[in-house]
Amino acid sequence: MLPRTYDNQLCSLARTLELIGDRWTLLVIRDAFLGLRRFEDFQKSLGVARNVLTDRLNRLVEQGILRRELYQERPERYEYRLTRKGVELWPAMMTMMKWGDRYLYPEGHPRLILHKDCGGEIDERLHCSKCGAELGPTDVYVEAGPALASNEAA
Amino acid sequence: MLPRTYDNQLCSLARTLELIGDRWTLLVIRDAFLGLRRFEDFQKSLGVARNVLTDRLNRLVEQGILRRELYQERPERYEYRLTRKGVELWPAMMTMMKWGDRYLYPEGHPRLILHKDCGGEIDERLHCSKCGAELGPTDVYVEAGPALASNEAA
DNA sequence: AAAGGTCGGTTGCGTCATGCAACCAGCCAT
DNA sequence: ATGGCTGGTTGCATGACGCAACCGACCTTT
Repeated sequence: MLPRTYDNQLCSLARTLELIGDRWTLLVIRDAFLGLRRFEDFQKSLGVARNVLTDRLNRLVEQGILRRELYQERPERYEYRLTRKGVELWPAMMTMMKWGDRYLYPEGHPRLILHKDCGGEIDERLHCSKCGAELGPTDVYVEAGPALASNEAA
Repeated sequence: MLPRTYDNQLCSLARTLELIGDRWTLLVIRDAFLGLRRFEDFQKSLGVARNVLTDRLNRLVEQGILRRELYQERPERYEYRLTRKGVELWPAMMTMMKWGDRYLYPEGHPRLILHKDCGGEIDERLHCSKCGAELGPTDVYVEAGPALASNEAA
């Protein structure tokens, strides 16, 4: 689906969606933020078809959102890590996630994003609801929320 | 594509993407924020296939992101307006747009989002870059930026 | 040295969402 | 009654996707 280009749309949103606006891409990026790096890890986590995953990882590398890094020679094995450009997608991803928390899981969020310094939960404008600090990807840790707790997932 | 549900993903991001994570949906919402309300307007603006547009509008209404409002009887004509739930997507949309501004149009943004009170441009955390105020959808107006100016688009 | 396991894919096939264009129904103006 | 506007629906062809099998390079085990 990605080949779609919104030619007539001179719009940053449309062009951003050309890169990450498909079924899987943003979930790959989410997993990258959760620390996944290898093909098999992404595949198991998402259950995505392997050919599609190959395609998405390659596109993300082409776009400079992920980079391949050699972690083993013979056989050559690469892992996929977020570039700065990729890390900068964190606010967009978080904001969507917080919207989902509010409107799709009002009774209890699947994941809690907590401020390392004070343990406060992140709010919808990505500030700490406890101390008010503006938060970025390195300021938080992730914990299973009420909705996930029963599943005992990783 | 929307029927895709990420069953094994207990995640607000995945669930949000089930609703708005397809080729067109978020662009429909963008157009709604730009003031479009009618079927034909969306269709012309996006160039999307009419059956797909029908499908997307219906889904958005089902999800409570848009609502149909009668604006004319005989023949019955409805327009599509954002609900509160829909309006709350503004930060997510804006954040993606600002990412695109930065990484895809570094030389000049297609659209400028400006603070009504002081004319300052919105920054990547959705504050006014001039006066620092936290901005929401009703605090701003949209202007063609450098990249759009030459096209003289609406 | 043979067998099996791991990792990171590629290939082939069938299906379903999509793009496209034609058509239609209700109503209005002339 | 003819044509136009709005808001769709229908039918067909394409192509992105899901799925499962296969593959190559290497390692470990027996």
